[in-house]
Amino acid sequence: MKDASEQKSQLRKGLLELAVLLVVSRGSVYASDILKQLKDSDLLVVEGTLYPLLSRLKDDGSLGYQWQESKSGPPRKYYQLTKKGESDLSQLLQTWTNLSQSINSLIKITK
Amino acid sequence: MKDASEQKSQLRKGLLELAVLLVVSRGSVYASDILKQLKDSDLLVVEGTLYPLLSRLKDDGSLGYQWQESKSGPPRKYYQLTKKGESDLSQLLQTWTNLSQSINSLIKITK
DNA sequence: ATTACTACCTTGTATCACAAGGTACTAGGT
DNA sequence: ACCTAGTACCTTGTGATACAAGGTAGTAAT
Repeated sequence: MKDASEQKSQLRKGLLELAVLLVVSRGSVYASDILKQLKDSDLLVVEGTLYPLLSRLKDDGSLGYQWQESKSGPPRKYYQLTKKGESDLSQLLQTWTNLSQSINSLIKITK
Repeated sequence: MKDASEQKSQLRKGLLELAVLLVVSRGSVYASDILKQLKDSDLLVVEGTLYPLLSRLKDDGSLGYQWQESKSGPPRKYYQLTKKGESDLSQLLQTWTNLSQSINSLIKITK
């Protein structure tokens, strides 16, 4: 283990998909909105991570999008959850709950 | 997203190091002990994942070990936390707590 | 036409979980 | 002495993915 930031990065792996689906589930958003909301939740993500992830979720059929013009720059891609995305999110939430409880039970025994 | 097992695997990435350190922190154990305890906590890990992880933790100075003979087979490597390992674990626990709260706060807002 | 800002995307690298396969020690039966 | 079964350790190869760095292109104001 080298330092705190690497540690955080490792622990975060795999959670980003859940976090992004949660953000999108609140309403139509484009990439910068997502980055901002994740930052507000202390789940910092960078562009190089987010864009490929959004593409994967779109290819999987979990997300859809429409282009929308902006008054202050180039057009934006606004994403929404599809039916499949809603179902995926609900499964991920279940998985998250189980995993979280597993870790917390290990912590309790340790204490 | 393809299926539930892949989903689970993705979400679990990065948590295994924390889980293993937690198990070892309870006392001297060898690989099969760790596998069994993680299985009991529904955090299934396979040998091909655990052995490289133990080697990494040893190389990082977080774990130490001694060989110990067994009456029922080849000798075993018993692992313990080093001082550094204890410090790493405590940092990881802090990171876990923060991350967990971040995700849970996103969930609450969504609901 | 240059600069600044915004927004989308790609490439290359390092890391890691896992499947599959391999080595080696002990014990018990033949 | 020779198998077979059980246990325990480890390595190799593959696919996935978070991230840094760099690239393209639209709008708007000087």
